[in-house]
Amino acid sequence: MTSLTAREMDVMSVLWDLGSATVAEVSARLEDDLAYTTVLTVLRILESKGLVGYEREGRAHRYHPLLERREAGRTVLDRLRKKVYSGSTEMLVANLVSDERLSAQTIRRLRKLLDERLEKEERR
Amino acid sequence: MTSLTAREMDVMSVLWDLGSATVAEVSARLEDDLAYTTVLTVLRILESKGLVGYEREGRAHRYHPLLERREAGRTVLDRLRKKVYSGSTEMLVANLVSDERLSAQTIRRLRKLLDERLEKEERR
DNA sequence: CATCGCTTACTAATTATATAGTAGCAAAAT
DNA sequence: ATTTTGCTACTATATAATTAGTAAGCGATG
Repeated sequence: MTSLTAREMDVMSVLWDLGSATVAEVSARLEDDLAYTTVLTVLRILESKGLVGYEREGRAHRYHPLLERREAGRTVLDRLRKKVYSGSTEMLVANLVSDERLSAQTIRRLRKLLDERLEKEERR
Repeated sequence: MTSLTAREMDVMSVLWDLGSATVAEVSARLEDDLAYTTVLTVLRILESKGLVGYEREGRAHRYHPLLERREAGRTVLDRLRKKVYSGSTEMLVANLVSDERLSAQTIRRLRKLLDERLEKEERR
C-alpha cells in the first residue's frame, strides 16, 4: 500500500520526470510556491517512508525515486477500480475514454495497445 | 476538486453500490470492523462536504450519494494521469492493461469501447 | 407505561498532513 | 581568513483524518 498524499505525489511527479533532483530543483518545478523547507520536509517524509533515496551532491542531497511510476499508478488504479467502479476495468476505461477529450489518433493508439495485449494473451 | 480520503471512498463505495444505505448497512458492508459511531462520523463529514444527502427513515437516516461515481473517478484519473503518467492517457492505459490480469474477453470489450468512441469522433 | 435498544448528536483523542521557521554547518566568494 | 550563502536538521503549529466514547431521544416491546 504505497498510498501517496496529494503533496507527496506532486513531489514524486517531479522526481519521476527528472530522474533525480535536489530540493531546489523540485521546488522550482512545483506549481505551488512552497517554502524551500516545506519541500525539504516532504522529501524527508518520503525518505522516511522508503519511497525516495538520496546521495550527497556537494553540500546538498540529490533525491531519486525508489517507488516507480508503474507501482504508484497501480496502487491508485487498483483502489479506484475496486472502490469507485465496483471492480470493473471496463467501467473505468469507459469513463476514461468518454469524458476525456482524446484525439482520434490517441484512441487508435490505445486500441493498438489492446490489440498487442490480446495477441500476447492468445500466444499463451 | 472532490477529493475523497481513503475511508470516505470506502463509504461512498457502499452508497454507490447500494444506491442508499443507513449507518448500519454501510457498517455491515465495510471490510474493516469500525465502530458504529465511526461510520456515522464519516457519513456526517461526507454530508458536511455536500457529497451525500439523507432522508429520515424511522429514527435512522438513510444516506445517498450526491457525488457520482463518474465524477469521483474523473477527479482521481485526472490527477493520476497528470502526476503519475506525465499527462499521458496512453501510459495510463498501458499500465492498466499490461499489469492487469485481464481476460481476452475483457480486452475485446475494451477495444470495442474504443471503436465506438472512434466512430463518434469521426462522425463530427 | 416503563424499559430496552438502536440511532443521532456531541465530544474527544490520536495520528497524519501541510506548511514553514530557526539554528547551525559547510562551501563559496571576496 | 572572514563573510555570505545555501543546505540540512530540528522544531513548531495549524488543520484534517481517523477512530471511538458518552449522552440523550425515540420507538418498539413486554
